[in-house]
Amino acid sequence: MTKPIPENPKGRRDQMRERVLEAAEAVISTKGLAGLKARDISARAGCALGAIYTVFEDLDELILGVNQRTLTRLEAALATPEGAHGEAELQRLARAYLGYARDEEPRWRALFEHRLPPEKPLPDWYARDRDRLFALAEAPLASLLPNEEPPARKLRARTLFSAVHGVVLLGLEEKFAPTSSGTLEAQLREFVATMARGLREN
Amino acid sequence: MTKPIPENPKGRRDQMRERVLEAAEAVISTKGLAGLKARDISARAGCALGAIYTVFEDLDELILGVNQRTLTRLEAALATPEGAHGEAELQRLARAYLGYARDEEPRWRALFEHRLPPEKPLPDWYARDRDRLFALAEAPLASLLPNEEPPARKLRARTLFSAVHGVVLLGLEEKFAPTSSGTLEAQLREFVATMARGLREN
DNA sequence: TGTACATCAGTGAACGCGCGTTCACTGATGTAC
DNA sequence: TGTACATCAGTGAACGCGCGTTCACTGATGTAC
Repeated sequence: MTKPIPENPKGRRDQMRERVLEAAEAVISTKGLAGLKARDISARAGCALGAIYTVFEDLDELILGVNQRTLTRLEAALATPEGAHGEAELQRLARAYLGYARDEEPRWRALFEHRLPPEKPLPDWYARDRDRLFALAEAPLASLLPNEEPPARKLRARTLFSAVHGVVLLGLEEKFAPTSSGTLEAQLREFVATMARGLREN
Repeated sequence: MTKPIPENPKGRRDQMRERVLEAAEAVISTKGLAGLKARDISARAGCALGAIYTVFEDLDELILGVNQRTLTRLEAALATPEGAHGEAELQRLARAYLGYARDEEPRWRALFEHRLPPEKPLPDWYARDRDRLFALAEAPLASLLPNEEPPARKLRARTLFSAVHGVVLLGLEEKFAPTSSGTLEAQLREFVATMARGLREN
């Protein structure tokens, strides 16, 4: 017969890299970033400990890879439907952000918990993906404030993102008494509504 | 002559505890929470490694002690002047929060970075101090929304605190290009102004 | 088709270090007589 | 005031473990003839 395995299936090396990446994702999803250990990764990936270092420089680079994928997924989860705009769209974005953070809490936290040692700068490809996330509120803001200049709008989108992030972050911190699950959503809705009102009455 | 050293100067044990606490604070201020090591603390405090464990259960308890003091200082830094109220006071609070976070960044970050192992619950005395911080916006909000019920106001104050925290947190993350120092303050001012407008037009 | 050789992805035992915590001991302080 | 003894805060060497990273090796794959 002919070749039983498709030839050059992305290259052996790329396959290995993929498996390691997926294993690391699984570990982070289960135990959080602080629980990520090289030995767990290799066990999950079904390879030797050393194999990790044939496809990634070190664990930091691997974590950046995982976080990049998280950024992509988060962006997909927040994708704006055709024609959506204005306050309703800001509400949907905020709600979807909370939803993703809840559903994928450890993976989402890893995005903000991971710190590179100061001698390694954040790679450009990573910074670009992250900034795209921060910019998601720009379009809906444009329909609320049509006369605002793009640079000012960029900054405003970033601020709004940060504020929503703060509400979600501290809101999820205590899954116990104070803020019950439903309340957090109400809190967020009320918060975005207030912001939108304040922006319209500008 | 009489006693050269004042008698029972808070008790030897308390003095030791104090020295360890201060040493830990100094280390956190310098190297951040992640850089806090038992050996550094004892070196700074001028005592043996084991002495730490005669006055604190373990490093987690020590960190809680440091964080409690940070909460107290932060609260002092945010103290509301007599008669202050309304939007101006919210502006002052937000500005002061940013100021403290900037001036004492590692110590401030430790407040949110530290996680207890899940089997140890957060002590009540700590939770109380932390909640007092979260509640600082209640009074100024009361003059903006005089008819709101206290429980709803409590929640709103917490949300507003979280939002400001988010703006400061992500704003300080990149001390480099995007958000220059001055811009962050402008961002925050504009943000609080928008919120206040939205609240008034309720 | 078969043989010899080169390459190199992948292996996993071992290295080396950092670090929280313990515990047998010591020496200063206090008490009893 | 002096002596013997008890207490206990404080000591620091040692324990024990976890963990990232390395590197001499192996065996599968590819190439040359």
